[in-house]
Amino acid sequence: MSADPQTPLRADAQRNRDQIIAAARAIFAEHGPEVPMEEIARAAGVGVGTLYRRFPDREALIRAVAVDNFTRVRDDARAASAEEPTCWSALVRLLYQSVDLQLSIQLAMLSIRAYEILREDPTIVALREDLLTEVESLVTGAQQEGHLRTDVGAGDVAMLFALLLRRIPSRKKHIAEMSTARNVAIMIDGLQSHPGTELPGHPLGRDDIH
Amino acid sequence: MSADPQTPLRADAQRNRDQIIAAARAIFAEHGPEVPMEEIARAAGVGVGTLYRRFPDREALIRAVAVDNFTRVRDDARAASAEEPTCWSALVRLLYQSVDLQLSIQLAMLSIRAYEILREDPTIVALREDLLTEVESLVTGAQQEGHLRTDVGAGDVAMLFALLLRRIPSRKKHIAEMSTARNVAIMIDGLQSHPGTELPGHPLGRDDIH
DNA sequence: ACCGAAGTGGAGGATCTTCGTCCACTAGCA
DNA sequence: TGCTAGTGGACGAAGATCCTCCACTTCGGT
Repeated sequence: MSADPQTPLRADAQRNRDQIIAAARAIFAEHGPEVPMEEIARAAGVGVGTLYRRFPDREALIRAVAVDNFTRVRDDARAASAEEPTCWSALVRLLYQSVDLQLSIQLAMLSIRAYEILREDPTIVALREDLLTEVESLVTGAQQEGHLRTDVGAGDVAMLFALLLRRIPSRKKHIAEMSTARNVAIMIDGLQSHPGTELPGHPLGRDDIH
Repeated sequence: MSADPQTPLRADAQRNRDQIIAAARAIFAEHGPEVPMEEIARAAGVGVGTLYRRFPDREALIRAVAVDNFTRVRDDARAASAEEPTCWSALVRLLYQSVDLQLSIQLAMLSIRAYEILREDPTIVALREDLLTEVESLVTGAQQEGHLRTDVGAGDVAMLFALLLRRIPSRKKHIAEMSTARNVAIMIDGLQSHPGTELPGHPLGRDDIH
């Protein structure tokens, strides 16, 4: 993820570092970037000391996670773009691979704190540009294909998914997950020029949402 | 809102109480039910002392706000149901009157803390039931009319709006608001059997979302 | 106009949360 | 085997938030 600055990390240290980023990714995605450092450390299976040794403060951690994640999503977007037959299907595929996407959006748009931190960092700004360009070309392409309604922009798509992908805190995990999948499907129907996405799961009734 | 328990409040006290609830409603809707009490007091133009005199603790305030708000939404739903020609249009109208709705949903579903508090209170449970019944009958009705896709339930509708109506923190207020309106419209198209809602505002591009 | 009770604001002590350091201990690597 | 990078988590500092308390103000009945 980053070139070795001087001495390459010792094997176990590298492993821990990766675990920290992975844990932070998961937790940031679910609870936003302000969760206590100790919680992240616990989730990563390390002590706080280790976390602070690797990332001198929260900002550094957020930056590292952002770089990791933007890169990941940008690559997903490029892969989808290259492999799918149409822009529309690439867009749909990207939106369904939504967990990573969600974190990017959360970091970039939903948290003012994170946004302030990231806007300064040239690496991240560049990644962000790449990503937006990619999405914009998918959106435009899908519109030219006649699949995507023409009265929306890349910003609308981003906003929608930023909101939709937020997890709902729920005791029943599978309900929450199914609900997200259904929401995305409905959303896609709303974006499509002509609807036709079949919904996964079953219609949620009043008993499902407690 | 509540019958006079013993001595009716003095005029100025009643006014302050109303201001507190109004302020709490606005702030809870925007930032969730965990905001500092002092902030609520400031927004209501009173001191913390006054707030605590009226509502012995945060729970009491949340309960009062919830009663106020559930009642409001239930009445909106009934009014829409009675006045609109179809269940579908009643549903759409209700969804556009979304600010109140959002708070109800936020309190009922998005905050575990609030949910725990409210589930105990019989008044609120009853209100909640009324409201769900109302929404369910709109959903079923709209489906029978052929306007609403039949593979969704009232729970789906609730979930969708719970997510969509969250405000995005943004420097540019009007962008955030327009975005919400657009999202709701797209959403409605996704729910509709056949799309056709015109979107407000203009397509959001990359520059709009900073 | 007066007065007692009801109401008010906000300073401040208690409590809880989170931060980030420090150091005795452990485990890779040569 | 020894040297050093790496580790974990207890701990004091810093800050946030809670809620009480009381000197002062305002309302409203007479």
